[in-house]
Amino acid sequence: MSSAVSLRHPPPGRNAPESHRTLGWLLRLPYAVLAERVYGGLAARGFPDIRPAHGSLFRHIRPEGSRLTELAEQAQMTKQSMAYLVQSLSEGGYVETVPDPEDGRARLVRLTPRGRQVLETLLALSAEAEAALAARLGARKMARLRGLLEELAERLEAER
Amino acid sequence: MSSAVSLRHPPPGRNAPESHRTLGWLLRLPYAVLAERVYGGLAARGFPDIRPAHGSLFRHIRPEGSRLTELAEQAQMTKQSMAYLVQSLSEGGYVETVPDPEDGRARLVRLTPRGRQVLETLLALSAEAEAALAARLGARKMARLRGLLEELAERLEAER
DNA sequence: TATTTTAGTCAGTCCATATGACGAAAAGGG
DNA sequence: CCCTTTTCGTCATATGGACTGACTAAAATA
Repeated sequence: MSSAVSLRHPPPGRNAPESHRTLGWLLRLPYAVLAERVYGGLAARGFPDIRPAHGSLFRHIRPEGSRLTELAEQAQMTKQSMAYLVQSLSEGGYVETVPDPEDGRARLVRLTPRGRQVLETLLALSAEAEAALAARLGARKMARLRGLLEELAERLEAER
Repeated sequence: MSSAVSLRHPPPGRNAPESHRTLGWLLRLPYAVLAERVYGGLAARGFPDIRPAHGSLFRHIRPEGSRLTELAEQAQMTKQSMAYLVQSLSEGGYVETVPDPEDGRARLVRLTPRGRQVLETLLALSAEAEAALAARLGARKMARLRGLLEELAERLEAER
């Protein structure tokens, strides 16, 4: 289960020369560690079919349900790609789709109880993994790091 | 070229709730922005066939050349996967493989002049992209962010 | 009412990973 | 020197996760 985590972008390896320590690499390395822990942890807790790609649904879906198109836009992917994710989650019993009463073309994607369980577990594991990193870096520095990343994220989101 | 980071307007639904701003998400967002700039820039400068996956080769290859197995290990992927990357780069004239004089089974993968040009451009674009982010966050904060990420990377590398 | 836009599906493609099985060369122990 | 084991790389194949293009049906609009 160790390497059950496949990323869209290549996982960082070791020994990158100093000159090659781009910011991108510096961001990706801890991300890979987190993803490994979180999705490995999910597998260990009985959700082996939840993969990193599904995160983009869990991150955005609203409690009342979200439309496919809405989810796709928020995750910044095509609706076809999101439909693929929804289908696999649907087959696993994590989401269900119901007709949207407000629009005959649309369907609402909603978390099932099992799906909500995944979401909770996902958040808990993320917090755990973050704490594990904080143990290496020190709580104070981790707090600073998070704060800076949040600030950067806000700026970047504001531009979209 | 994937528009991983599109310029479209925010969708009707709100962004990820506060509670979903995991560290992983905070790391991935700026990474996506960097990757977009860097690989988009490479395409614009005449290297349209260099994709993010190839980064894991460029980051680790030694000037004298590296063996496939070595590259695979450093990039933490299978040798088959690395062979796939090497082949595509080889077809584009970015690397060449020569027999390893020390080992009849092995072949050395080496950058061609064109490959070295890509490496240089890659590093230059990364620096540019980092500077662009620094423009949003402020140079001082970006320096702190980088410093913290470097420290974290060191700790994480030491464990592997 | 007629036209255009929007929500979602179907079909096909490509890329980047993974496994497993394999031949050939090297290394090492008798 | 052989014999066995390990290592280097390849072939074949599968899968996940993204894409584009063409389409239907429903809604919104002119």
